[in-house]
Amino acid sequence: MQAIHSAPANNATAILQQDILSSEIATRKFLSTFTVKKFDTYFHIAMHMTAEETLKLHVANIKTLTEEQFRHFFSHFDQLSFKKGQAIISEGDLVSYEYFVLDGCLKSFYINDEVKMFILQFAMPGWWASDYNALYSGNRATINVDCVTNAAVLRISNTAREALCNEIPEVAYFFRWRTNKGYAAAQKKMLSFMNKDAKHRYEELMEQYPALYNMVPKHLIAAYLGVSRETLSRLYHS
Amino acid sequence: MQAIHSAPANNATAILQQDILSSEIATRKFLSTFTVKKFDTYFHIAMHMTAEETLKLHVANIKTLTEEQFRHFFSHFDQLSFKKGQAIISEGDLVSYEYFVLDGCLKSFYINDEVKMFILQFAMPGWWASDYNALYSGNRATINVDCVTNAAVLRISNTAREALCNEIPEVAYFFRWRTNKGYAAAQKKMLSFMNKDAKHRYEELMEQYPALYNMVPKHLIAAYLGVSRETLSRLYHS
DNA sequence: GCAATTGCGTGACCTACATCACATTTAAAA
DNA sequence: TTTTAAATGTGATGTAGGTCACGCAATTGC
Repeated sequence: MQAIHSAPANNATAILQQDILSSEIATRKFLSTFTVKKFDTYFHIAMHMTAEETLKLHVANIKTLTEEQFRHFFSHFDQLSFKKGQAIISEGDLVSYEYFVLDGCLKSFYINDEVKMFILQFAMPGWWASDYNALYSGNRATINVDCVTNAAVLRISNTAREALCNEIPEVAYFFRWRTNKGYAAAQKKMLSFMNKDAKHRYEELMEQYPALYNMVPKHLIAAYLGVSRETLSRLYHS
Repeated sequence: MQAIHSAPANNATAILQQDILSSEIATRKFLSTFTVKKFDTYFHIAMHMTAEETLKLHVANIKTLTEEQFRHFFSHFDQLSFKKGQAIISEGDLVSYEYFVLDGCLKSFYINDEVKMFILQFAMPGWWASDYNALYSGNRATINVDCVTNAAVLRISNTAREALCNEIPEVAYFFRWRTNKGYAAAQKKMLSFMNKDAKHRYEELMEQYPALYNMVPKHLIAAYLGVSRETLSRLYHS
């Protein structure tokens, strides 16, 4: 029986590897379980927090909101579930929402003319995903977002977010901070790309997200690293 | 006599190629002139707008501020001039400011262990530059910003910006928008990197910033494109 | 003006990674 | 369970672009 790598400890919404009593399930407003099949063994992975608790914890890491402010903030989100492989944003769409991942894994990616896929980002629990260019400018989407695994997300519309930012400066700060983090991450990935060879990028990724190794097919990891699947295969078999 | 490529027409702060009467100079609160030496000929490049006018135009493209709001906003900026080659942010610094380019060209870059330089961004008039990760998180700078040419900039401190964002939702919107644009640009550069070979990236850059060809040494362009200067040289001699 | 530095071009050679081709293993569908 | 499709491993071979080495041109400093 092979262990699944656990999520990094610093992840506020770390996925817990244990079964849950059904009575406990019943007490939760939100609870998503999905199963990972691995060598004929099923692992039940469950979140022990409601969506509200998860988002609250996430926001609290960045900015303190009053109980009232948070409740108002939270009331602008919808909760959705998606199946593995389901598309959330497709090239050419008008984009009105951004998505906060509660559970599972999304990917944002681009498909070029030769139908080759490039993954910009995996979105794990506690991360946000959208086509931010399309969302902000009103242009049609140029990148896609879909589900690598079954996923539970919260979504908020662009207009709701803008309204909230105008009402509550703390919320405005939160989103400014969040976008800034995204920018910094994009820059870091850029440097890693210019600077390091595929092997180093692979090791970097596995260090940051050991869970990915078992969670997503290798050809997706290759598409994230910007190498062919063959090269990736050779990388970790040597 | 060789012409200098002019800045793209959609650039709100396009550099004008003409001399200015000294009487006209005297009437301006801000006027920077610098000279580009090229085949023994000097071109005088001057901006016909004050710093205030330049920033106002820039902001107006994104969000309308009242006259009063803008004056308050502008009062939080300092104007500075730098010489070609001067450092603005160095690795290890604590970063408290971000910079709006009025005139000239900055670069933000990273130096790796083998003392190889990677340019993340050229900042032309109308663009912003800083180490945003360091600025926002309070960490020490990991990237550098310096002057490719003599430059005139406006700078605003992190605390002043935060205060303004809390006071004026329109200003908060402006900065949210701006960071978002930066993020989208970083993502676009990333895709261009994963997707296209050096030749295409070079052509893309020259299309977007024809002025760069004469403005900055080729090895800097190479460092931006992520290729060796030898490869870049071979690219446009074939 | 001359010296010193920095920038640029070009050949020879090397390497990381892509591509194609095919076998095999694993998971999904029926 | 059987069938089909998707994911993975591995060899052979091609190529974009790196590195080293050198010479010349253009700027900068004194």
